[in-house]
Amino acid sequence: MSHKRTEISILIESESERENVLIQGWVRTRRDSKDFFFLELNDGSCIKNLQVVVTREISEFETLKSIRTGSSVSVFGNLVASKGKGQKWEARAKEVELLGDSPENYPLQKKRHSLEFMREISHLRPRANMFGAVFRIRSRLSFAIHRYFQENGFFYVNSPIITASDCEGAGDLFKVTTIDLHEPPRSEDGLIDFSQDFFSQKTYLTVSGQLEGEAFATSLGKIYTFGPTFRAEKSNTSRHASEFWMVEPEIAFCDLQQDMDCAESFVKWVTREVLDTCQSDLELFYNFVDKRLEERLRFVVELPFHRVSYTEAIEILHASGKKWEYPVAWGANLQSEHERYLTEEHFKSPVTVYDYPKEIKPFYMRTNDDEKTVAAMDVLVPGIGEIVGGSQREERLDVLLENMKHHCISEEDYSWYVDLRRFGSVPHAGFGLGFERLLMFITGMGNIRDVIPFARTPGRI
RNA sequence: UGCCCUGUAGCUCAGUGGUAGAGCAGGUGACUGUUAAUCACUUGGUCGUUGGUUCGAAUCCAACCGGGGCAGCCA
Repeated sequence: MSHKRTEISILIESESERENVLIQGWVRTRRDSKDFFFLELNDGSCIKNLQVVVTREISEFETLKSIRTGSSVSVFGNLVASKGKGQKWEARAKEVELLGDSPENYPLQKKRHSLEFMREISHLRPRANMFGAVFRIRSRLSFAIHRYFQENGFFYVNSPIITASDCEGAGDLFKVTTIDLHEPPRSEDGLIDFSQDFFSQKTYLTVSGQLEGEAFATSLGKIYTFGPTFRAEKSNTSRHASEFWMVEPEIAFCDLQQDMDCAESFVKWVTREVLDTCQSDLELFYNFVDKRLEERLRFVVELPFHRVSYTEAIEILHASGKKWEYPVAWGANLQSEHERYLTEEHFKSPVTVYDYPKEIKPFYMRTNDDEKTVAAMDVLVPGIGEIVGGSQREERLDVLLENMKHHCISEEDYSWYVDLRRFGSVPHAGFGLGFERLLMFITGMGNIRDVIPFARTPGRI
């Protein structure tokens, strides 16, 4: 067969009947009659299946009995108006070839499976409707992120994945080494001698591209990074993964207000883009995952996010009359239960909380005039909690050095970062957005492991 | 890391002290258009592992292993 296959996404949308088309895909289900059978074919190009009618007239009819759910097939035939109800088009097969058989123990049956079971077959689950939809949307969302930034004057920077910074203030790191773990070189004091390691020092997988992003924002103006990020915390929750993707824009000549504006317009724009381009995939989530998802996405796109200062948020939590597992007190971190109350019950919308206490935030955040708070902000969304964390960065050399001393961060190790304040320092700001958390929010999927192709979590790879 | 739940057929699950069951999938047959097709018949199990209690354990106990939920840490 020298024909090129036509994707089902194209055939489904066809304006007219078509002769001699080649359709290749995987069988979702088969329905038998005496002299013919129906195949429901999916090729991954869209969530919809194409119904194929195979009649006894075609050669090989008897041998095609072994076509089952999961089999891969090649069908050559005509696209015609369907005689049955439920679909506009169907393919009438002239030739059918079984490419790959699928024995009876094919794990993906034509029924609902638990998400837990699907995680155990992560190599096959993209063939299931829900996961096909998740990963097509994931692709569109990635593209939307690039479009948003590219069309708004940002440059894409590839920050390094291997780094030497061991305390960027964002959790535990995975070590990168070529040292023989059974017989490591040791220095005189008996400790492992990392000067003999590959990079002549300790190195790690990145937990954030922010610091490198700042170097490029203070030269190219507006940049974003979008890449894999690694955290070695043993977090066992539905919204943490050891390897995930993070979007980190960094903007020169920018204060916290503009930073919050950017985060909000970004979340709104990419959400609208997915709404506009992934309608049929989204319908699966509206129907089977979260009945109120569509309403919530429209709401996010159309209405402004609420903005409250940390201090106001504490007052709201005090005034709620709720009993908290963790006490609400100015100066303490907002706990999950507090964030959920703000976004899910009090405001019932995304909320941007800003101006956090200085003591609970990292060294690089800009100290406000009150000396007690920093210009930090978090965007909280219903169902997930924190989706964006950002800040205006401390651009004043003396204040930054003082903060570093306070946080016990060696000036020597970060001399290049401090240089950005020594030479032509400018106010700048940025944020980090968890890509998978945004994808969870948009699809309504409740577990981060179900929106990552092959999820890595503590104790499981 | 802490607390809690869970493990029975390829999948979803019932069986809570007397020796293993259903639906779907698979197989065989029926049906001229089905839509998770339907109908009839049918194959299929070291009940997570190891040890213990008992005349007898899927069921009770212990340890271990796997899975999940919530919390902390964060994106």
